[in-house]
Amino acid sequence: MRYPAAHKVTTRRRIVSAASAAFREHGLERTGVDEVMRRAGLTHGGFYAHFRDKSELVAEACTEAFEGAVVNLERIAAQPTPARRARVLIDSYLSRHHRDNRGSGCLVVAVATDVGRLTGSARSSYARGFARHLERLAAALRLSDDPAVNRDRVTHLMSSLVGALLFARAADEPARSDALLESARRVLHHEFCR
Amino acid sequence: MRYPAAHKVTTRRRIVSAASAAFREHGLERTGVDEVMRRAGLTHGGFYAHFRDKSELVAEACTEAFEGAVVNLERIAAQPTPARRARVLIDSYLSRHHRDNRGSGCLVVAVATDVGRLTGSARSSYARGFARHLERLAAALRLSDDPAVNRDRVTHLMSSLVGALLFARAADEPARSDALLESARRVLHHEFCR
DNA sequence: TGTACATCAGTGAACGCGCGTTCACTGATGTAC
DNA sequence: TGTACATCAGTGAACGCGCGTTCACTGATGTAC
Repeated sequence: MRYPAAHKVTTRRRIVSAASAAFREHGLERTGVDEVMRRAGLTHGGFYAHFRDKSELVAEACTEAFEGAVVNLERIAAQPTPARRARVLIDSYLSRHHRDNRGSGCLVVAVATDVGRLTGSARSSYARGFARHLERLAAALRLSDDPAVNRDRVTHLMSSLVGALLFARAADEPARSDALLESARRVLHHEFCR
Repeated sequence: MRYPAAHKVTTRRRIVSAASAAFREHGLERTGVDEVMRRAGLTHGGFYAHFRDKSELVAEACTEAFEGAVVNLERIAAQPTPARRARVLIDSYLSRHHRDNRGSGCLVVAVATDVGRLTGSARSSYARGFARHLERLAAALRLSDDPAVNRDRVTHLMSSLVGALLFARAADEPARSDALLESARRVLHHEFCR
């Protein structure tokens, strides 16, 4: 079945999108090539017509996931004060919706421990995507006029969010998980929202 | 080769210890039963004379790892002021030594994403261990006279530490990783050490 | 315009490997006589 | 006290399964004539 020239590009993009969600849902290592292809409506054998190996897919899917977060950053940047901008980030990041919907959520939390075991281009792709994300987040939040202070505080805010969401996702009782989210929101509001 | 009655108990403890380190080094899922047994000086087949399945080992190894952290808590509690106590925790947790020595380090960081996929007794063992660890940490740090405030702030400190260490371990360049550790220490000193 | 051929995205069986788990067997030592 | 037997922690081969990767094949469509 020969397809028009653009078809292969479209398919490749669909695979990367499927992978980006699947990796965030189940992690990099627990997500198989066959599951990604199934989500993209294909069979696993065709994978290697598009990618050299799984590592290449990981690299591209991570880049895409970071790019996909830019929309949220624009919503944050639109707020008039640092306190308001921080609040929008904190409340959406530590929402029950984000805790329960991994596939459309933050890549950093999802692959937190997998990333340390990446090698080659997958590793550097992730590192570059993460560094760029922190820069964009700093530019969106504008918590301080001093760029160095802003960067430090934004990185700190991000690690607090990641840690808190991990705790909430690891809790075994829903009430305990909700309480962890609420506690983290409370402390971070106090620290970042006046 | 029949052994004295106490032998089996000793061996079982050795397996749990080996697992506790191996799980922290490579994560719960990437650590195989055969590697744990090799570290304990045995062959993989004998594993099931000691444990019903890998899940039972995970439950016990997590409990042991949390218990093993109590020594550090005592060192923290011995400091005279909240600022000093926080500083001891922050500086040891965000040290290069802790970043580079996973096997003897914090379980929470090591299994951060694995834990969400645990089921049954392994899941509840981890959750109970973690909750108890947070309580003990709160009792050791004594950051506020108000118990609710203390608990909130300690949990927040812990999530910041976990997030920051994950970032440092995920960085691909050593200089970048060092900078992340230093940045986190700086902000947390400012927040918790006067 | 119609026909034969070439292309190549996608299919599905197969392979090798790692891992959790099972099981028949071993052999040193405690125990019964 | 000496001997035969029972025990059982530990061994190592084997099995089933999932997963990354390979490969011979398919068949619809673009292209050359």
